[in-house]
Order: sequence, then structure tokens, then C-alpha cells
Amino acid sequence: MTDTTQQAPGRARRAPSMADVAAHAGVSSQTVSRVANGLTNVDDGTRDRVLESMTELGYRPNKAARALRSGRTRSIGITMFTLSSYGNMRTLDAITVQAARAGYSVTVVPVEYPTQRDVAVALDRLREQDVDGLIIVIESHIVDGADVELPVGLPVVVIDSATRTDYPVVDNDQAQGAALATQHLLELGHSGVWHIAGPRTSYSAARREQSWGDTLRAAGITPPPVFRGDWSTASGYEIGLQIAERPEITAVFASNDQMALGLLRALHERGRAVPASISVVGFDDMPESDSFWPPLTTVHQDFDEIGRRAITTLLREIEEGPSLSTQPLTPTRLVVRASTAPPPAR
Amino acid sequence: MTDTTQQAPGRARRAPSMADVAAHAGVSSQTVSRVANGLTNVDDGTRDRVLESMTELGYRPNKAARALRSGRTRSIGITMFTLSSYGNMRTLDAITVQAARAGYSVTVVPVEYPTQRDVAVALDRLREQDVDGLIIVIESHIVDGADVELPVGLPVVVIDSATRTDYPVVDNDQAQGAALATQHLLELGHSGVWHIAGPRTSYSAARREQSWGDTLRAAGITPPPVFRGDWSTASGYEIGLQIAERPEITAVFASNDQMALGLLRALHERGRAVPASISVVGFDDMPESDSFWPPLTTVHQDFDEIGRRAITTLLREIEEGPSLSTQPLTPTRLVVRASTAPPPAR
DNA sequence: ATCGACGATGTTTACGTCAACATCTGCTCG
DNA sequence: CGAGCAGATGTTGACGTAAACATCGTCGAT
Repeated sequence: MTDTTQQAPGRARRAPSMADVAAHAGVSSQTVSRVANGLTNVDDGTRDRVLESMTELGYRPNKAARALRSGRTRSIGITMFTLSSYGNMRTLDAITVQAARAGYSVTVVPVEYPTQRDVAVALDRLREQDVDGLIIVIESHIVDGADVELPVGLPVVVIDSATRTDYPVVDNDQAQGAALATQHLLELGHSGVWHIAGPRTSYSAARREQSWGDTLRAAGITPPPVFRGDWSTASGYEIGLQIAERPEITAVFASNDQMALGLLRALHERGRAVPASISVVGFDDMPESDSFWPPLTTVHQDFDEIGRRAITTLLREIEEGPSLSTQPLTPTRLVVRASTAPPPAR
Repeated sequence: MTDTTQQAPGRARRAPSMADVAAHAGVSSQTVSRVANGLTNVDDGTRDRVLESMTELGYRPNKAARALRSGRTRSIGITMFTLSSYGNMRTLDAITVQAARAGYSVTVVPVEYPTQRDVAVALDRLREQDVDGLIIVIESHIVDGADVELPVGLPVVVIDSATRTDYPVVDNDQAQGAALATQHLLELGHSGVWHIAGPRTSYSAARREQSWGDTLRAAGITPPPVFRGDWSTASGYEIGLQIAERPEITAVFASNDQMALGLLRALHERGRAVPASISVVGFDDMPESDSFWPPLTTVHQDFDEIGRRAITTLLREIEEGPSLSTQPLTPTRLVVRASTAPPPAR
């Protein structure tokens, strides 16, 4: 029978405020504030009494009031295209976990279509949320567009992007990964490596493609024309049907695991044995990849690390002001499984 | 030179408030408020002048102040286990998109480990966010636990859960899907259907398992003991190695696509042809499933629809108060591909 | 013993918005 | 031609918190 507040019909009762706790504990609300914020200059006895009252009344600090007063919300915003890509999802997962550990909450605003307008709308929405910082997981060429106005004075970290130099960028080292994949195939003795690239809109795809070409050229090989997919298994499959007909192709580096999977399917259907007749390397290392048939050799990206570093960097910016420290890219590593082998003897 | 505010060094200048706009437009801040909220009792000329000032100063309403004043934040919270399951991810994606369309933002709080303590912490955190409503995507037996105190008076929608009847539940019809899968195998002529179940902690897994058994019994068949996995491809693979050794098993219904994939791999390795020697059906219909080898027959779940209905239901609760309308489950459908066939002739 | 410093606690006020109420203008109607 | 009314606009205060400042008591140094 400690509850003396009124319960409006069908409505939540008003949450207890600092004033309620203060009255209950017989102190001023400022003392409650001090306890709530863990300041040290409070007598132990008083503190205990306040804490007890808090528990009894079920007090929770009101975030809106706190935000209004302090201008800080302890929440960060993140905007990205469809969550339905393996990398984005893993990154988001890592970010929410890390943010929670640091006491921040995460507001997600999706961008439905990769247009400047939609991105602008998303950023606008985020700005209204009064977030303390922003993580943007969007291709830079769209973010850079004229219609997109980045929030002024708001800490920002960019993932999977590049050209803007005024924000810290956190990302996997796409170039290093692609080089790893290409090099692996060359070392197995393949005289050429074909490439299934990602869509033109993707900066990651461009970097992998560039690095694949560079690696070949460094080995004295002229890169063949790329096949271009759109990340989907379906596009990998379509391209795979073409590749299957060309016996001179003995090694393919696909820009993600899903396209590699589509490729594997096409090769199965057309009777090209993997890896006996043709080797395949992917990129991402999805948890499913080790159960593809054959288990896929691929480049592992550490998305947990990306999320961790994005949060670390952003929180440092929020708490210590803008810094211009350049972030090193996170290295990837090659996971060799059963889809690669030396080229068939001729 | 309209900017008279001071720029603190290295800090964002204070965002313009209604008072700033009011001063600029030569009206009272209340009039600005009326314009901002689209009230009609404002002179057209005045309105235009205010809107112009807003644009010029780059005014955005302060969400914290608005929330403090009105008690509504136009944001909803969602908590779920690891985002890294296909279903959770797709659901979250759909929810963020739908929420954005309705003008709500979404705060995601992850639950790192499926313990009551972690769930309680997550809900606590969400309550502090002053969200207007909550979507919980967590197994009900944990939510129901004694340590978990659900927010009082806050609209809640539950996904992938069950036993509590005091909140609306939105979900796919797991039972119907499992029946579809089992029935399909029986109709192909298999005399028994084995099952790779999901973990005991999962309510979805339990429902699929139950329905599989019921369907067999309805056909006069005693269900064999289940194999129990943990949703991962690795567990499917381990179980698959056992199944491969038992020629009497000619039909397997796996509780998700990933375990089905692991199973396929084990069967390949042990030389059991799919579907000639053994048929496999999955559950989920991941976008990759049509490129498994062979392309996987599976049960398609409509996660977009789940997200849509979760938001619709929650917003109705928020805006019109609690309703006790029972939600029909969303039907699933069987997608027949190449991993199922009649049993081998003996 | 006295003064000052410091620690604990209380009081006041501002953050930005919006509901409620107050005021003012111009116009209609008898 | 004045009372009354409607619509436009202004003023005040409250939401819950925390910074800034004020007050009070205690204890140590001289």
C-alpha cells in the first residue's frame, strides 16, 4: 500500500519524478539528482535513503527532461540501406551491442531506396531525434550529393564509404581482401582470375574490383573484362551460366558469397566440377559459406570489429570533440576451404 | 549576416528554438508553435512569414522538449536477441521501414544473452527511453520469468512468443507451415518423416515440432525421435552425419534453412543423393535457399507482413488505447524446389 | 577560541514546447 | 451605433532535470 498516485482509467499512471522521490526521502530534488548521477558529494546515509525511495517508487530518470536540460541524449543514430545484407546486419548488430555497453541507445532509420532524396529525408529525421552522433552506412557518392545536407556540428562516423575526408571512416580493408583472394588463386597456378563484381553504386565493390585488377597486373597479367552482378545469388547464377560455357575460365573471384553461391549452382547444373575444373573464391564469409557445396573459400570480414571501432570513434568524438585521427582499415583474412584447387591439367 | 548566435570553439552552435524563429519573424513563440503544429487559426500572411523564418534559420523542432511537454515521443522500442538470424533481421527491417512511414523512429536494444537478467536490463533501458510502445521479439518463457518486469501501461506487441495472453501477438503460422512441409513429404510417398528441431528455448521451434508430430499421427504414423539442433549450419551438419548412415531415413524436415544446408553438406559428403536417396525440406526460405545444391524445398515466411502488422497493431494501441483483438497468424506457404522427390524404389 | 575552508544540502532558474487562458482587433447584427 | 462574438495573437506556467548559486554546519589551523 505504498502507492498513493492515482491511476487514470485506461492510462498509464504518471511516472514518478525526482520531486516525488525527494518528497518520499525527505530531501531536495537536487540531492536526488546528485544521487541519480552518481556524484560523490552526498552523505552515505542520505544516498541510501534516496536509493531506497527510488526503488520503492520505481523511479526512472526521464530521458526527455534530461536531454532538454543537458542537450545530450545519450543516443546515437544510424542510417543504412536495407538491413537485409549480411554485412549491414552484422555491423548493426555489433553497433547496438557496443553502444548498449557504453550506455547509449541506437535509433535506426532505414533508407528505403538509394536516392539522394531518401537519404536526405533519413538524415533529417535523425537530426530531429536529437541524437548525439551519427553513423552513416551509405555509399559516399550518394551522401556527397547536392541534395544531402549533412548535419552541422554533429559527430559523424562513416562506414562503407570513402571520398569525404572530413569524417572518420571505419571499414574493412576491401583492397587487401581482394588481393588476398586473387593472390591465392594465382599461387595455386591459375593463369588468369576472372571477377564477378558488385554493382557500380557500391564503393566496396569498386575497391575490390580495383584491387583484383591491380593484383593481376602486378603479376604481369592483363585483367579480363569483369562480369557485373548486383550482390544477389540470382545475378551470380546468371553470370555462372555464361562462365560455365567457357572452359578457359578456371578461377573466379566473386565480390560476395551470395554471388559465389549462385555461381556454384550454375556450375553444378552445367557439370563444371568445383574445384577440379574451376576454382571459386567469395567475399564476406557468411556463416553459411562453410556448408556450401563445396565449402567456399572466401575472405573473412570482421564486422564485429567494425561495429566496435565505429562506436569507439564516435564516442570519442562526442565526448572529446572532433579529432582528425585517421582510422586504419580493419584487415580481412582468407579462409581457405574446398572450392579452390590448382587448375586442371590440360 | 543573419547569424548572430555565437559559435563556441569546436562545438555545434545552439540549434534555433521557437523563440529564435519568433523573434526573427516578429511574432510570439506560441504562434510559431501553432504554425509548426499545423493549426489553422493563424493568418496566412503570418504563417508565411513564420515558415520563411524557419527555413532561413534552419529551425527543427526539439524533440526532447516536445516529449517532455506532451509525454509522447513518437518513437518505439524494439528488443530482440542477436540480430544475426535471418528472421529477426528481416522483421527488424520491415519494422523500421513501416515505422518510418508512420512517422515513428525505432530504437533497438539488443539482448546479448537469452537470460532473464539481460532481458530485464534491456526492457529497463527501453523504458528510460520514453518510447511510446514496445515490440518484443523474445521467447515468451524468458519474458514471463519472475525477474522480468514488463512496463506497466505501455503498449506492447509480442513477436515469436506466445503464452502471455495480455499482449497482442503477431507471428507466422508455424504450425501450418510445419504441417505443409510434413504433408508434402508424405504425399510424395515417404512412409516416415524425420525432424531436425530447433533449440528447446525457442517457441517457434516447439510449435513446428509439435505440428510435425501431429501431422504424422494424423496420417497414422508414429513420429520418430527428433534430432535437436541449435539453428546453426554446424548443428545441421553434425546431425546430418548421423542421418547419412541410416538408409531407412528418406525424408527430413529441418526446422530452418540453415540446418537444412548443413544437412545437405553432410549428405553430399557421405554420398547420399538428394533427392534421389533422401528428401529435405527447410523452413524460412532465405534468399540463398534457391541456390543451395540442390535448390531447397522450404516453407516461406512473410517477414515483411509480420513487421507491417506489428507496427499497425502497436500504433493502434498507442493511439486508441489497449485493444484485445486477437491477431490471426500470418500464413506461410510451401516453396517446392529440387530437394524433394518420391522415396527411392527399394 | 576564532576564522576560514570545505562538504552536504537546499533554492532558483533555464532548457524548448505547448496547453490554457488573456487580450486585442474587426465585424455582424439588432 | 454599440454589444457581442469570432478569430488572431500574446502571456503565463508547467513538464523533469541539472547547473549555478546560496546556505548551513563542522572541523582544523592558528
